[in-house]
Amino acid sequence: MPKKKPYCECLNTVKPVRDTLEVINGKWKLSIIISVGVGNSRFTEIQESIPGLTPKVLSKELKELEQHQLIKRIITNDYPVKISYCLEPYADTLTPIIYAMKDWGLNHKKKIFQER
Amino acid sequence: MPKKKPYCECLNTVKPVRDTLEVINGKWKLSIIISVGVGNSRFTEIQESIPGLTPKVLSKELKELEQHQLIKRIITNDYPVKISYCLEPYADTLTPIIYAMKDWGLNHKKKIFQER
DNA sequence: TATTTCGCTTTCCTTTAGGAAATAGCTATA
DNA sequence: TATAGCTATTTCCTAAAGGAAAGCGAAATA
Repeated sequence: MPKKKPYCECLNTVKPVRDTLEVINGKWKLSIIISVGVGNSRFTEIQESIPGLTPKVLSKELKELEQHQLIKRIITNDYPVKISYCLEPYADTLTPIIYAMKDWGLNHKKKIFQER
Repeated sequence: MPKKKPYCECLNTVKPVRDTLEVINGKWKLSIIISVGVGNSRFTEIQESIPGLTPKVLSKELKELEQHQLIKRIITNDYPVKISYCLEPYADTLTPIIYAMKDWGLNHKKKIFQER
């Protein structure tokens, strides 16, 4: 008879969740995707739409989101050159996560409020 | 005619998403909830079920999850005293987020694999 | 011509997350 | 009695995230 109960396997769920977290981790990535998704396409627009977001952080996050093929950087070669950002189709696959998190956050606020 | 197009409002989504992130942020919290959810209830079991998780971090995260009423710490006063952890009912509300992230992670792996 | 705006980049700094290792108090087992 | 296991805690450290502020080149505006 074995002394120790072996732990329950959970890696089949833990691993993919962690893979996801590696892409959308941090304080800002989802917010940026949401902002671009609702129509903000210029650097300054995105920055202004998200309180507290500094240009340095926005610049860095946009690059990472580009690398993950979630956001596209578009340079129009007309005169004058303009830079804009839009969502890649792949970003749409994040919609269920974003909605689940939005719903949870709204419900959580309500819960916190009731407890006071 | 105004020169500047005003940015699009996105705070109605951005804010609750950020509220959610404040609760489940970091590398480990969701993994710990998953692990406890599948039946790991002892400190060491949880730790062993999640590769790379150190006792210090587990200890800290468990406290935070307790404060957010997602995990319950149970002390059995029998002899010998045992400590175990289980999910609070409130943790079940995270299920949609966890499944959405699991699905996304699995799909993302597939996508990355195809591209190589 | 001077000033402002845009889309960043750079520098500097602080805070936080997280890892490694040792340890402690208790119980269990040999 | 000695050793091992459980549930952490503590200390020390590094790396990464993130914030504040300045600046820069090109273009637009006054």
